[in-house]
Amino acid sequence: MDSELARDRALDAAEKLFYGRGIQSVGMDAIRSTSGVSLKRLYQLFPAKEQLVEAYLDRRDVVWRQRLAEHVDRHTDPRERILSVFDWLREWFQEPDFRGCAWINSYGELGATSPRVLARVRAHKQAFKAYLAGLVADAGLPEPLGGGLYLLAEGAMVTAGIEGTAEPAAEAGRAAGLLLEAYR
Amino acid sequence: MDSELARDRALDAAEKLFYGRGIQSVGMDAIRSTSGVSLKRLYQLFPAKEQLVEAYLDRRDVVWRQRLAEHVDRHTDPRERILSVFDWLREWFQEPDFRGCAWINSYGELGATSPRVLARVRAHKQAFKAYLAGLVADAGLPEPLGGGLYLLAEGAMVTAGIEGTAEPAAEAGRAAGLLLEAYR
DNA sequence: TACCGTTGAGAACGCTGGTTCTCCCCGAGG
DNA sequence: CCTCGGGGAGAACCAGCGTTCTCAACGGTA
Repeated sequence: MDSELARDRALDAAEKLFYGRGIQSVGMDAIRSTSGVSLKRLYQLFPAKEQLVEAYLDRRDVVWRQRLAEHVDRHTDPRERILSVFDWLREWFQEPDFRGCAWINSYGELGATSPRVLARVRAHKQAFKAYLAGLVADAGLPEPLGGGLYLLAEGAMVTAGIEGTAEPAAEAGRAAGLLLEAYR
Repeated sequence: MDSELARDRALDAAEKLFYGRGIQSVGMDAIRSTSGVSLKRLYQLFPAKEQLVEAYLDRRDVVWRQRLAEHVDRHTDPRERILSVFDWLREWFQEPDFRGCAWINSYGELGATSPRVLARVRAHKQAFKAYLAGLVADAGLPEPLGGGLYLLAEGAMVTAGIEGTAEPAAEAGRAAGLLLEAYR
């Protein structure tokens, strides 16, 4: 198995386990047995657990934002593009192993103790907020709308995780529609 | 020191440390040295760490909702009562050791591994949502508004924690005002 | 075939932390 | 004054886990 593949397998396992059970409650041994990558290899690829955590967050950030953008790009009408964000959230929330937002969860676990994780959480949320702001600007709508949409989306992620239902996406979408009207 | 006082001291320490640093990264020894309550006493009062965690969440839940209600009760106009929730959030976010919502953070840390913690998180959020629903009903406004306000508040809590600013409260308040108009 | 670097399996190490135990002090009651 | 039960300080115990090490197998090369 070459290094590239081993790295992918390790990150796949890290994502599944860290996201599903939390970071601190997953040991490197669990990463090994799930990934099939030996401890020695793991420590060659990631000199410490924290670096595996960072790589997990980094890769998930890229994939997550790409999936969102792909969904939004299926729409051309600027207003629809904005609302499609909430459709995509619903799809995400409905995935069988959905357990809330990985970054919000990581913040809860490590925000106070790991500056590097905190920085990644902030960067991810910043990027998401900027993306929404872009959609709002493309629609020729006033800037403050972006902030409201962002808060609705964050609230929906948190609530869907805690309650274990996808319903908050629809609720947030309805509220977002009203905000759109209000700002028009 | 009688049992009542020892219990209060222990819970004070637990709240300060669990909230400030996360639950898993605080050991019982830190609770002991911060509270001044001996380990033996601690284990008499709370047979295991998890029960201290639960007691911490329970007490904080009561205090948190009471403080919110007291602030809201300074207003009589039903519409102002709703919006005052977001004022209170701003006050809370501005407290020097604010570090996000204790329940959202606990969910991120233990939601996947501790059913008892998860139940408390759900109960707390349920209660907050019901409180907002009550304010909405008192104002004679339609029920779905409550859900939107709730999501805005949750988004504000998360974002204020991650970004370390109180600004999200004002943003959520503005959006809430627009929702109120929209639903009127 | 002999050599050598790499790898995997898993033991070993060291530390942390939850929980329990030991030992000593002290104050109440006889 | 003696006894005794409760409490405090902190050592001890034990399990988990991040990290490193040992050792044997293996594949490529002359």
